Amino acid sequence: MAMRPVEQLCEVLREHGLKVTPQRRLIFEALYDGLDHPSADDIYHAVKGAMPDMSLATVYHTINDLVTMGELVELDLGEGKSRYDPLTSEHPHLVCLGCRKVEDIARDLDCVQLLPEEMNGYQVERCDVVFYGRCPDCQS
Amino acid sequence: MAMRPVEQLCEVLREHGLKVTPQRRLIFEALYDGLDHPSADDIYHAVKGAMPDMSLATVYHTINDLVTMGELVELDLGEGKSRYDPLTSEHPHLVCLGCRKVEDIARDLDCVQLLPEEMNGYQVERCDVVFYGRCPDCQS
DNA sequence: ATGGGTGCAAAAGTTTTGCATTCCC
DNA sequence: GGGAATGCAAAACTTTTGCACCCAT
Repeated sequence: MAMRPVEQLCEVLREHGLKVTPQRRLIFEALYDGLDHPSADDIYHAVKGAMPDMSLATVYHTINDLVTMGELVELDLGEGKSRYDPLTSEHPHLVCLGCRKVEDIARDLDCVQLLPEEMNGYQVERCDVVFYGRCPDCQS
Repeated sequence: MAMRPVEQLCEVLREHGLKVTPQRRLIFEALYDGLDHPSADDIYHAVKGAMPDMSLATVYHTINDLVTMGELVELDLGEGKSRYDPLTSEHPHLVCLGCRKVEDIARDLDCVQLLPEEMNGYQVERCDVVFYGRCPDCQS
């Protein structure tokens, strides 16, 4: 049986010489339980109930560490703030322009590939694909 | 012979009942001359030389109007600020993770398409595709 | 003349940072 | 014990907004 995601993240922290604190555990749980592509503030509020002293700065520190370690993906969906996705394998997103809900598309868009002559000598590392539209509830 | 881009934009302003001011003309010229996928602040500084009293608020007002009218595309490239592209037809971008230079890829990625069963009932309006990598100068 | 535009300053919102205290290892 | 993490507050940044004055139509 696989290790729970929260324990996996704790393990990654230790491997990087970082410490496992109750705050970080709570943030990990929030990321994997109940929150859907949350912003930093979403995570903060979700965790605040269980630990009222939690600081927003701690949330930012923790998610920035996770992003640096490759355990969390930062999404920039044109909202003036970042949202975060614990599903780190490259996949497209579908965003509702009405309610701002975000769906993961579970497919490799491997047809999305630059031709050699389009790359201008760049070494391409990754590709973000975001579809924007209206979900069934937001089609007026 | 085609109308100059700046004059085209002035015409669009008039069609929408908006006024053509020297400030807006300068901003239009900056968008089409010399600036490459600029941020609001980039535009502000480029225009400041010719018109020292120019306000950053005017830049924001103008580019927001252009975006609303569909004459300018707002790009969110994970920098904590928006950049703008006067090339409004849908096309991918290639961003250097080192120097943050942005290249337009002149191709329709029409293979980037959701399957009906992936759309969850959404009406899809558009798709943003951004490649991230390192340009020749930034490969260490 | 009139309604929109401009410039300035303040405000709002997100993210980062400095620092003293706390706590994991 | 030591070095990192936390919480708080302040700061940094981008973007928006309120308002008095100005200007394109």
